[in-house]
Amino acid sequence: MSDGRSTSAYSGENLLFLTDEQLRQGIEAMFFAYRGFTADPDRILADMAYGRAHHRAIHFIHRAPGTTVNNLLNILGVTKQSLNRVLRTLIAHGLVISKVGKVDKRERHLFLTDEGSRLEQTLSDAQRARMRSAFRDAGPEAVAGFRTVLEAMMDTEMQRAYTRLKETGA
Amino acid sequence: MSDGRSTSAYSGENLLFLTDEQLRQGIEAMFFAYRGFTADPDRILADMAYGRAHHRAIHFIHRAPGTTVNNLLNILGVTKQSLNRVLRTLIAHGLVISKVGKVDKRERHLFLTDEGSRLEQTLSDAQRARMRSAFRDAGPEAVAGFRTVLEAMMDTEMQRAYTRLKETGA
DNA sequence: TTGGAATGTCAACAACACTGACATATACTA
DNA sequence: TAGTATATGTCAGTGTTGTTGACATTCCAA
Repeated sequence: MSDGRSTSAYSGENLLFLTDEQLRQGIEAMFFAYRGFTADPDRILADMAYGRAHHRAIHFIHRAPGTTVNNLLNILGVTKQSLNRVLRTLIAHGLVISKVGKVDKRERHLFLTDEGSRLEQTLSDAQRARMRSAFRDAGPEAVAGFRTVLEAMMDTEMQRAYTRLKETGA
Repeated sequence: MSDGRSTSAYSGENLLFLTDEQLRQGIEAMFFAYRGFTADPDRILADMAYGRAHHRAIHFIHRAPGTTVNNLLNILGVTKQSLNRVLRTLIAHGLVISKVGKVDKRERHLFLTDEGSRLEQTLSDAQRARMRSAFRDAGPEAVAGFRTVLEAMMDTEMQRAYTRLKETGA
C-alpha cells in the first residue's frame, strides 16, 4: 500500500501511470472536475428553492419515468427520509406526480409533469453544454477512456445500476 | 442547444460521441463514479468527528505545506467562515498547526502535525487504492483520456490551480 | 496616517444527509 | 384467515457543510 510502484499485472509494460504521483493527480482532477460538473445546474437552482438533491431526483425520474420510490432510493443512495423531503416539495410544487401502482398498490410510480420536464430540460441543457464542450475538446478516444475509468471506479452495485440505465436509454 | 447532434468542428469525423445520449451517459458515469471516489474516505471519517471537508483541507495542506488560508480558500472554493470552522477543529485536535507568516505576519501558514500526516496517509491510501485499481483495470490509454476529459470539464481558474499543483508535485 | 488586505470570530440560517420510531396500506404465506 | 413482510410516508432530532452579514484585529503600503 502506498508503495509508489504497485506491482502485479502489466508485467512487461510501463507502469508509470500507476505511481502514487499519477494517482494523486487523478484524485485532484476528479475533485476539480466534479466542481465544474455541478457548477452550472447549481447556479440555476440557486435562484429557485431547489438544490442538487432536487436536480438528481428530477434527472432520474426523467430517465426512468414511472420508477418507484424504492428504485429511486437505490439509485440515489440516500435514505427514504431524505428522498421523501425532496419528493414532497417537488410534488407540492407540481413538478412531479406520484401514481399508485396498478399491480402492486403499495408502490408509487413517479413522473415529471410538463413543468417538471421543462426544469429538467433547462438543467440538463446546461450540464450537457459543459460535457459536450469537454468531450469535443478531448476527442472520441479520450472520451472512451474517460468512461472506462469512471466505470472501473464505481462500486459494483452502481456499475449495475449504471449499465441498466445505459441500456434503457439506447 | 440540446439539438442531439451538435455540429461544428470534426467536420468529416464521426460525431456520434457527442450525441445527447452519449453526453447523458457521461453525466451519469460522473455521478456514480464520484460516489465511489469518496466512499472509502467517507467511511473512515464517519467514525471520527470529521467529514469530507476535513479530508479536503488535510489533503491540500499535505500537498502544499505552508499554504496560506487564503490560498486554501481559493483551491477549495468555499467561504473563509466555512473553512475556518474546519481548520479550527483540526487545529484544536492537534492535526494541523497554523504559523504566523514571517514576511507578512497577517498570513497564517498551515502544516500537518505528525498525527495529521497519519490521518492523511490513511485517507489517501484508501482513496488511492480505488483509483489504482480503476487505473489498472482501464489501462494507460484510458487513463490519459480520463485526465484529458476531466481537465476540459474544469472551470478555467480550477484548471490553473490544478496545473499548478501538478507541477508542484512532479 | 489612513486605506485596504488578510485573517479570525460570532450569529443566524439553509440544504442535505443521517438515525430511530411509528403509521398505514397492501401483499404474501403458512 | 392470521400473521408477517414490504413499500411508503411522516415526525422528531442531530450533524456536517455550506451560505450571509457584521465586526475586530493586525499589519502592509501608499
